[in-house]
Amino acid sequence: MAPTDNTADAAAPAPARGKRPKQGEPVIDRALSLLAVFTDRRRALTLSEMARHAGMPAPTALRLIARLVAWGALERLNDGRYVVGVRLWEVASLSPRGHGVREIALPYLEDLFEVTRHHVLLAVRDKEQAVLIERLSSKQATEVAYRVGGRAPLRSTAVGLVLLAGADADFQERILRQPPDIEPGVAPMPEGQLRRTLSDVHRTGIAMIRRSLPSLTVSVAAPIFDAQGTVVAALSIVVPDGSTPPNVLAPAVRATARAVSRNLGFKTELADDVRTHSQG
Amino acid sequence: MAPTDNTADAAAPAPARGKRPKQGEPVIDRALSLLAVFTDRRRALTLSEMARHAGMPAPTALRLIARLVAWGALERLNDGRYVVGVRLWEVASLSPRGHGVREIALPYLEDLFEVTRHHVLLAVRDKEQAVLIERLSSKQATEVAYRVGGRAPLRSTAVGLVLLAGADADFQERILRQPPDIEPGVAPMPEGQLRRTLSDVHRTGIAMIRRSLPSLTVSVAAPIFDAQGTVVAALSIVVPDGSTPPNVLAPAVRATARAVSRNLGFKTELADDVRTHSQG
DNA sequence: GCTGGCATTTTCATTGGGTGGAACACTAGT
DNA sequence: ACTAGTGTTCCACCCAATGAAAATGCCAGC
Repeated sequence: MAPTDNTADAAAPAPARGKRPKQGEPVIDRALSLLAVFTDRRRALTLSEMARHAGMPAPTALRLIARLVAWGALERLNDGRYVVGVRLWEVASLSPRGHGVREIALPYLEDLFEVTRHHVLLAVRDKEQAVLIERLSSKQATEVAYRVGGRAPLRSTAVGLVLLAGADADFQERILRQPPDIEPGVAPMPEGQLRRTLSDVHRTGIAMIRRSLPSLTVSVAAPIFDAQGTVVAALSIVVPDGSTPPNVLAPAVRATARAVSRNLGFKTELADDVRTHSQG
Repeated sequence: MAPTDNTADAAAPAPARGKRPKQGEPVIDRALSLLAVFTDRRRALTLSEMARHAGMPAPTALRLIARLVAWGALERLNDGRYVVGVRLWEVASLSPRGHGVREIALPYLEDLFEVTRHHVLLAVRDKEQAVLIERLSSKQATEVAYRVGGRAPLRSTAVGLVLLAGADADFQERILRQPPDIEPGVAPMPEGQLRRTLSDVHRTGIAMIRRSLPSLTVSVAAPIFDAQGTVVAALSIVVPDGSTPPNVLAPAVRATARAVSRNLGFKTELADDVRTHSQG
């Protein structure tokens, strides 16, 4: 199996703002960059906004958008603005690491949620971040920083630490060598402490993070394994600091994570032979 | 098995030429048709399978897929097969009619779920079908026909009837003129009865469907309105036939739907001035 | 009504990205 | 060794993609 990779950056992440005469770029990349202009804060955009953010002339954008709308990847509102379409959401729901794990994990998450009545999170790793796959929240639960579909740093969240601890050595090293995150409300971890923490996570199967913003909370996370023993996801519970002691939560979190893992085909006997997998 | 349908649907303006369905098709349509090959049953496909189903030569497929993978719309497994990627799922989560309503409705759905311990569904309409946005199920709940991200017929499901009743007149007519669905386990409704049913739904704000497959169940659905009074979604509860009488469920379902509607900015005073909106 | 400014859409000559057949490498089954 | 299936690279042809320019639509302000 040849990697066939090495054009990684071709997915032009964020062209900042400057106008780039990016002519000669593959059409698909342009079309995808039109999808990438949507963010949590910008869910409905006009043609010119999309063209501007994607860095292409309006006529070109219009032509591409027209095709995306015809297919259903985008939808056009009455006021002329564009939003992400259900059709795209529909195929995206077939993503194994997206809705896939969610589908299997949800009933168990719900049990945990119902007992505790606190936020329950499910996340997977993509590139160098954790992506929030699911979040159960009662209406009166404490404020929480991340939304479903959003990204969170690996080094300063409980789920992130679990995912990082479960990643392959090369990837871990690359992350470890980066300067500490400056996540507001979370004490930044220097490299040495982070190494110890990861080792602890690996040993205990539990990660904890205390954060002071947007409110004082403690998160307790545990890894979810697939049949091969790879860490494919992490689940965590977020409680107000001082409410329930973490050492009470840990068993519940770990038990729930195990239940999900078992449902993914993970045999607990292999627990010591956990293997890691590589990724971008 | 035949290659089924090699003309990638494309949703393009009617191929006036109609001469060459393959060559000369816009690149974006081809790329999108590569995404469309994934279905509930086919979540991981090889290159040749994708090429075959999308109706294009392998080299072409490979080139396009490479770009999709670079961006994250697809991911490649260790065994070489491709699956839908989290990145795609991520932008799809910004779909207002997908995760958007879900985000707002979920806490209320959970309340309803917790009280009843039966399936709770949330659906929106896309084209001529209902798309399941959310489904809460306890592990021991009865078997249910549809999965999240899947599509259900408008005329033979409770949520479908609600969405159909809330659609604009033109669209309703088009659907009404079609021959009755032949949905297994559901008594097909002739046009006259369907018209009466829709009128009832519009008046009472409740739709009911009894089905015998995959198990004997009764569904009770109610509409969710946005600030403009448009029906944007439908929620329903599915219970085993004979367990809880529907007239007991109806108030709970209606109350939950109202709570969600209110959260979307819907003023109940406008309840009689419901407006309809058009779509594809 | 008129005018200017902005967003959206259409037109169209130019050209470079897209194309897919052919050949290749590789594996598994016979 | 042979066949049949996959995944991959190569490359000469050429049509779809391109974006400036202009036309159109849309308001707000005068």
